[in-house]
Amino acid sequence: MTLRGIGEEFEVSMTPAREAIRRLVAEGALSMSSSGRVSTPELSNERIEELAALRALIEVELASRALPRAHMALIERLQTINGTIAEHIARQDAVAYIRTNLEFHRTLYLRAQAPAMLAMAEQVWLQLGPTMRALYGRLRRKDPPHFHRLIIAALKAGDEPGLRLAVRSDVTQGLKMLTT
Amino acid sequence: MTLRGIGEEFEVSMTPAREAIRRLVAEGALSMSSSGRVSTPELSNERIEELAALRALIEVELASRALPRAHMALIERLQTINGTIAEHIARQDAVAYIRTNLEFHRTLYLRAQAPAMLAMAEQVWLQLGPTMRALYGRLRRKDPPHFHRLIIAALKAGDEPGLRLAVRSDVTQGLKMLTT
DNA sequence: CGCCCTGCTTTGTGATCACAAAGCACGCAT
DNA sequence: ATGCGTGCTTTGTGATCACAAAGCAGGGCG
Repeated sequence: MTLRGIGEEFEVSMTPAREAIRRLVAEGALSMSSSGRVSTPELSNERIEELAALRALIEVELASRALPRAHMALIERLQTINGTIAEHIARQDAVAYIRTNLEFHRTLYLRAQAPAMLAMAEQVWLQLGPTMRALYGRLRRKDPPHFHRLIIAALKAGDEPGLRLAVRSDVTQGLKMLTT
Repeated sequence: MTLRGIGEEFEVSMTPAREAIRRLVAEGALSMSSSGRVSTPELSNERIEELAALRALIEVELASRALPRAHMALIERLQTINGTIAEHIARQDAVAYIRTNLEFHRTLYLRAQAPAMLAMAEQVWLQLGPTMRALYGRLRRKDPPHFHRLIIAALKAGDEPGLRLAVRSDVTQGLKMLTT
């Protein structure tokens, strides 16, 4: 991947392409060698475990903060998104599945009214992007997301410990599939 | 703050100045209006509370991971840094105090062998920079950091719950001073 | 006296160019 | 045949310029 090539691909000059690349590097989505060459960061197991642990820490907190503000309209929206996820699974569309899955989480976390925390979670998602793609593109699952239903059930019941457990399980399930 | 002014200040052209600014924006240290004007992000109490909560979540985890790997040489280095912090407090040098305080934390967390997590914590520090500066520059404290000694004691004893509590207390103490 | 319109100035963005360094391949010597 | 040196090519970085838009101040009108 060269700057001139990226610029030509999007029909812009080198300058915007450079800025975009450097922004992705600053956000941790790409890594940059000392000579300025960019590359996708190594998907080592240690790094994936770290990022999954970060997801668990931050997103459990976000869900917990969203719980008192969750009303019926939010739960219905989450159920709608969940249905869309099931469709994407049926069609084996991995990238659409990942996108909608993150939309499910973001919709819930928006209720937490914690923009800085949400931005942090999204940055972790960005860094996990290549991993998710490799992971969900590989394994052909057929079952709709189980933990999402647990999350919705805990939201309905106002069960905070259950919600925390459900979010943590949903976030770390991909990791378990990877290591086994 | 204008790009041309920054470039002139550091004797470079607009291009490197722009890249530096946009990197800081991407890292959350500066905010950018729709027209491209940059400004230091608002120091609202909600945002500070969020960032302090993030510090507590991430740094407690980092300390916990560092605990099994902490040996005597690390504890001695932490004590040395703690002494330097006390000197900076005696001299009322707020910015040196902040820098050395973060060095204390970074030295401990380096032992966790979790670079992605450490980078996340450092990014939160960066976003809290203006807040820390305003906070510690204002209040004239004379006592050396109490919770740092608790951290060192818990490290020596191998007491994980005590370490988690000490780190959480140290991280959130500034917030308590702010709200009271 | 206050408000709005208009013109200028300032500022960020994108493009292009010059340059240094890193990568790479070909060829030569052992 | 293989390792190493040398030359060319490619690539990222920084500087400069052109341009559009936002900010701002001054003057005119109600």
